[in-house]
Amino acid sequence: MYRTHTCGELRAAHAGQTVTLAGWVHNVRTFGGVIFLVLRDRYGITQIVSNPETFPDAHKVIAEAKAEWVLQVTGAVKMRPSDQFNPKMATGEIEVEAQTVVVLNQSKATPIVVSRDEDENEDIRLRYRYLDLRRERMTHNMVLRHKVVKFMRDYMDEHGFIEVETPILFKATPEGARDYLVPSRIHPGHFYALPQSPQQLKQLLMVAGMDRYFQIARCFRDEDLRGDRQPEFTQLDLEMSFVQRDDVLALVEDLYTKMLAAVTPHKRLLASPWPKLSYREAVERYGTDKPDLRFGMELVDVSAVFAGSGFKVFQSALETGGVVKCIVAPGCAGFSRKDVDALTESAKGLGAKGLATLALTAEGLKGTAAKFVSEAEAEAVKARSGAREGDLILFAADERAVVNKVLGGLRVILRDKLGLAEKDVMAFAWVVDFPMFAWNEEEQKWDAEHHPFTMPKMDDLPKFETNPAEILSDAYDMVCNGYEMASGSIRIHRSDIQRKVFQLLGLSEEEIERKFGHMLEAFEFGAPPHGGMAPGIDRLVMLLADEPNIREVIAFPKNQAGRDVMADAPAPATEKQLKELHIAIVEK
RNA sequence: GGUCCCGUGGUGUAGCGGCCUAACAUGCGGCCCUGUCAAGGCCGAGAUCGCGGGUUCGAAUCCCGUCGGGACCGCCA
Repeated sequence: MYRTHTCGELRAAHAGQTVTLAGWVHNVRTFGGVIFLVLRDRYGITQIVSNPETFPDAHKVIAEAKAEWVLQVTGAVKMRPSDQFNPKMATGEIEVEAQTVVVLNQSKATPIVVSRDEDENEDIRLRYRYLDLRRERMTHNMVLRHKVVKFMRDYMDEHGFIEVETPILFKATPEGARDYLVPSRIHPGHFYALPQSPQQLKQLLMVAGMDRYFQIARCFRDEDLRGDRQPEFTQLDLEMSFVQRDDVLALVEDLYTKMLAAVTPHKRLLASPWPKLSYREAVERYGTDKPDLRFGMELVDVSAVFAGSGFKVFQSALETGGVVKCIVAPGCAGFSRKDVDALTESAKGLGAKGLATLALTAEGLKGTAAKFVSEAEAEAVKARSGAREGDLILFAADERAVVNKVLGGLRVILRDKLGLAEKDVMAFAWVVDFPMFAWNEEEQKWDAEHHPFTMPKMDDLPKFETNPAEILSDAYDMVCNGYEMASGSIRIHRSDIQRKVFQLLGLSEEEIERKFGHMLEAFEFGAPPHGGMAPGIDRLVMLLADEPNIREVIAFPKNQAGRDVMADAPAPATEKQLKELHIAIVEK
């Protein structure tokens, strides 16, 4: 071993001991004579002190050392003078007097300064990610992530789950996200697909009688990236046999509740037990199926108030079967023209034709809708919405779905603008009773809202023939602070129902056999009732670490264009590789 | 596929038509300094302003294109 202790563990109690540390030079402060050098490793930082008179050989080496050199330092742990304790350092009561110093490696001047958390362009951080990761913030994130995963593994083990690995090279799934394909050398023109999730495999493990399965599973989806979306990400994938919806929810709720207390005790749950909303309720009250419940500002339906309105915008929306809804921005009656214009632009970006506002000022009604709204209508809106003087009411009038989306989006924008959400509150909640199918206007066909293996509500089975849009499913999402954190369902375990779903999705008999024959066949060999869930780990750690995007909690993430800027991937393949894979590149 | 924002020494910013022979901070190099801890002081090196084209007497600054980065919409069962 190169060391007896880490740079984070020496305390007053170690005073008098001779120790050896190894780590990186965090910074150096020279005083002509005495030199202070701070040594860093994953565990922390420790001050090394060197004096030319006491240990001249060590001093010579220390005097040469630059930032990020790797040193091995042996010396005595000494108490600092009591008026020189550094309360900002965990090791701030002691220092190590360098007696022997070995340079294990030197370092060029680094493109980013490791000892400081400066907010560089992310590009440069990613290019030198191994330096970025040396920083305390990133080290902390990696450790936190490890603790989260460790807690999950332990919890699952204690509750009878076994971790089973499933293939990364598997088969393309026709629905859902775009697949990453891997060409087969042995089978020309044939491709494996990387799993979007181990969905089929974990269900087959249930058929196999594994009863309780989990996996810290990497998932791959070839779609455009976002701050909370990477092409590869990690899920706690889990599946259970002989359970109903609430059994799964209860287990995961318990896991997360205990994990939060163990890993990030400074975070508070908004409510326990977690609120449970139906999909419909979530969308109508918050305008989204992943509501941020840390604050109110719920959507209020005021269609009835404006049934006879002279305001053309409202009138025409209502006449064509639409709705008028509003949200109340507290204390925002004084918003400037510029503020309101910005909100209007946002609303248009979300699909609105415009935005009607009503400011409740001491001088009466103001805002774009003021001259079209009667006193009685304003009073009725106030009564329904709880708006008071000083508030700004934002109206959207359109098709129901558009209105919900627009106001839901504005609700989040106002949250950030007004600072309405506390960062240490974790507003976990369940969204349940999702529709089974959604009509795909573009392709004129039904899509599975969750995935095609989701169990429809048994009571809704007759609607397959009459009204598929009304079929609800036993699918559920875990949401937190405006993010979708997990998604799951009770699965179909009967091949007849599975077949019905595939048929409704427009798959031909031939396609069903070719793409899902193995699943249907498995269900004919005694598949148990089962269900599960797949909580996302990246987003969870992002929230727990107070980070603005998931790249900050992934060691080596891709940038927005899906590139690894450190290794420069993806990269062209060689002629030889392409030939072996039977692939020809076609220039556009 | 679309919308918006950004691109100036190693890093982060300022400059936004002539005062720029490009400023400041930090980092880097040298010197001084024996108790600092974002140490301090002095000196120094370091950018033809992402790239290409255009407008202009004159472009870091305006316009067009392009490349790179970010946020968002579409997409993400």
